[in-house]
Amino acid sequence: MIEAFFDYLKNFSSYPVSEAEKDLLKRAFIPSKLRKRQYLLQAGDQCKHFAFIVKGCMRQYLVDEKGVEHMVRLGVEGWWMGDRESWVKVTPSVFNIDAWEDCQLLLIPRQAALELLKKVPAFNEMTCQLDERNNMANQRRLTSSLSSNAEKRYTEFVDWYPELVDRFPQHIIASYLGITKDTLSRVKRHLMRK
Amino acid sequence: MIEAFFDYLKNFSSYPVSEAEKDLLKRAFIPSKLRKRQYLLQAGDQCKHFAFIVKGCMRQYLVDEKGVEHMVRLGVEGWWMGDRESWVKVTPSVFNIDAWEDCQLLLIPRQAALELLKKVPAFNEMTCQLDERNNMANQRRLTSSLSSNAEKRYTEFVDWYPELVDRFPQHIIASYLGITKDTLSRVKRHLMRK
DNA sequence: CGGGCCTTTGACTGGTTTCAACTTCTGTGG
DNA sequence: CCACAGAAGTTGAAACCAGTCAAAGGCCCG
Repeated sequence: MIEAFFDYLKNFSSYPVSEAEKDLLKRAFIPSKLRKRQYLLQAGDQCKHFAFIVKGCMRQYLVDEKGVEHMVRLGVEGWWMGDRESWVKVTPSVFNIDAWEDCQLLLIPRQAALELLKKVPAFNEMTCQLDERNNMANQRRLTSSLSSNAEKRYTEFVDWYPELVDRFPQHIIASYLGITKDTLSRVKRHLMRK
Repeated sequence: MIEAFFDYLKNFSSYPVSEAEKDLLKRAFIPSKLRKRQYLLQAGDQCKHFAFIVKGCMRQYLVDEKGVEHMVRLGVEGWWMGDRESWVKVTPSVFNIDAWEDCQLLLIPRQAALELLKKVPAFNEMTCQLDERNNMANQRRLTSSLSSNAEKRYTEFVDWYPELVDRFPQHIIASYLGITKDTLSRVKRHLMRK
């Protein structure tokens, strides 16, 4: 299972990964499974692990005062899930993260990650690059949500993340886009007619 | 002028900064001034420098097909301005960055920054922390823009960035929040009545 | 004093939400 | 194998929030 992660690491890093380093990585990660609807993180808890998704898909969301869920992030194979803010600042998270399909995960505990950052250059580089990507993705999404209407946001989403479109039901994607399922349904009908 | 940056660096980094390192930093940064309304970066150009604001305030914004400006980021003393995506990927930027007040800046060219990352641990640590902060701030803003209405977004903005409120006119802040100046004016009136 | 820039306000418009009803689909247990 | 409940998607009508446009007034500065 860890092999999936080694493959992934290769794509991110210019540093070669020695056998000794692979061994370190292998021992740091905790292989784990999550059934559909099970939590990786619940609001109020601290984010103690980041999860690399080997198989399955997950969602990170916020529940507001009215009990409505707002999708903050969606992830599939080869993506990371976790709440950075809670992780970095060691504070309770405001988000929930759960499995949308049955999942195979590689969990990395906070302490282990901090050590890997120092000891494995490739891991360090990967982390920095992920941060950067994350920043850019958030930037784009923010720009989109501030300056585009529902239809444009949806078509942008399909362009950027085709791999997510068929993995989640429409009401989840609608929530991710900041619109209601009803509106998304109408938007899709409108696009069909073209 | 560089002293302002040394002070700043102290707050971010657990590493001490030697005199030799200070010397490296001093030579890497280019002190610079910008008059109100002058550009640091124009859409279509590549972001070749990041700017540390010693004095003044700046804005980063996108101009859409209709010619409307959308504020993406605002900054005052002690903040960094630049387009990460253009900087990292060495591609033309879609954003404009200009001075809203007369500014004193410390510019760091891309190449110099890459070297400092390797040679000055404190600088490296600062960069990572800034990335993290940036991530978290974007996350919060995104969450806010997806799940809150105009009034709540404004009150959150005032809570999070009191230092920005009096530095920019209302139509700029409105744009930053993704609403129009008219709506912001009405929101403020409504809040006054409470 | 005049011109820019900014804010406020009203009337109107329009995109989105809300709510509820109805349909389809799927998985589960009898 | 069917019945049924739960989850998901569609659709229409009404309500609402925010955008648009235009006019008017305040303020600062040359």
